[in-house]
Amino acid sequence: MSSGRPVPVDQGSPAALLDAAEKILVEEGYAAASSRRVAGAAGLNAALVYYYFGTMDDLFVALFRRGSERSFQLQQQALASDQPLWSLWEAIHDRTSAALTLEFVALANHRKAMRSEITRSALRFRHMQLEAVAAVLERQEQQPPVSAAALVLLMSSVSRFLVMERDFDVVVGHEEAVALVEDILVAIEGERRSTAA
Amino acid sequence: MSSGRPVPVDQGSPAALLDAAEKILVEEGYAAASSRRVAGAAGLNAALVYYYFGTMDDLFVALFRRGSERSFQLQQQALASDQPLWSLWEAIHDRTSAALTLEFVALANHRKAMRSEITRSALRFRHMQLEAVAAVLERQEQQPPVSAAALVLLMSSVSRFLVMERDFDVVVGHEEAVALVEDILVAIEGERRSTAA
DNA sequence: GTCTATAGCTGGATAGAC
DNA sequence: GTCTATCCAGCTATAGAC
Repeated sequence: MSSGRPVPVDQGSPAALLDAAEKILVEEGYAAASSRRVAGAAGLNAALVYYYFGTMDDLFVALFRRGSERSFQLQQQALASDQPLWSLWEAIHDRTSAALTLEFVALANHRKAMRSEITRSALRFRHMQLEAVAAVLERQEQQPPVSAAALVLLMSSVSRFLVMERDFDVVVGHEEAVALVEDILVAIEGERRSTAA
Repeated sequence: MSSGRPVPVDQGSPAALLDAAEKILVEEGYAAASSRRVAGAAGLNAALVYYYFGTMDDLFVALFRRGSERSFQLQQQALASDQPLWSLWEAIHDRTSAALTLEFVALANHRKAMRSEITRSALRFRHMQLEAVAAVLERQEQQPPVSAAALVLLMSSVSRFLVMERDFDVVVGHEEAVALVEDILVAIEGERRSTAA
């Protein structure tokens, strides 16, 4: 159920700063992710933030890119499994990733450099998902109940929304919504086989 | 298509401060909504924020409550129309409201007073929606294709997700996702009749 | 009810020693 | 590559004049 995000390996100060920033972003929001707090959490001096990244904006962009790249790899693996839809459905439930994305979206509201980054990344993910899901549907014998685009958006929307609400302890109707999506997955891909990695 | 949010009427300084805060929150994010910026935008002195609201946190909570109450009234009206599902579907597309909610969710990450406010409000909306949609489905002659809970979550999830993505100019697959939802609405409630209010 | 003035803090960012 | 020291801007919040 929990994230497949790997434990951060020590790769020097820049990586340590990114790790610390990510943790603070998820746990306390971007307003808490100041250069002093981030550096302190990494056991380093605040000036190093500017030495390595130039500005705080640049650090946020670098962090977004790193996380985006990681998630992209994970999705690629998921879509290459023997049950691409079920694996995708599982992958997009990652709560850390969802929380991070939310912070970046909020950041983009007044850090304009983030906007284009998010757009580019979202399109990249969308196209990868569309391609893979379309391939699955084409392999179907009977007519699939939904288009690839509708299914991808349905899965993404419901997943994001439920993860966000769950964070606020709001879960009314979630079971039924999950069942709605998973009934479609079963109809296309059959029952989910064990994915306890 | 655009919001039904009424033009702010002058109701004295507290309302003017809330109006200004709301505008800044939507357009620039909560990091820009400082007491000076808010008061300045309202043509007032920053000290008045503290005179009327006590702290900035209290101002944000007051703003959330005001917006939540407004939206609640609008949804009640929507659900009382002759096509409750279509009206609800239209009401939840409000972009200003979606943007505001996003900021409040981000704020809740380090302003703990916001968390319980959001939870309470979300549950209130959910229960109102569930009750109304269940009533619609019970009136159906043939077996409805989805449960009330699944339908409510489906509409909310897709709407929120599409509005958010659209803000980043990401619209790939949106038409198909909208069609998926609206096909269900048609099956239950028939074609949408004019709602050009 | 509205303003000025100000205390006290925290932030981004840079210069320069080591 | 890492640190200390520092500048300056902006923030929350309060005291007190009007």
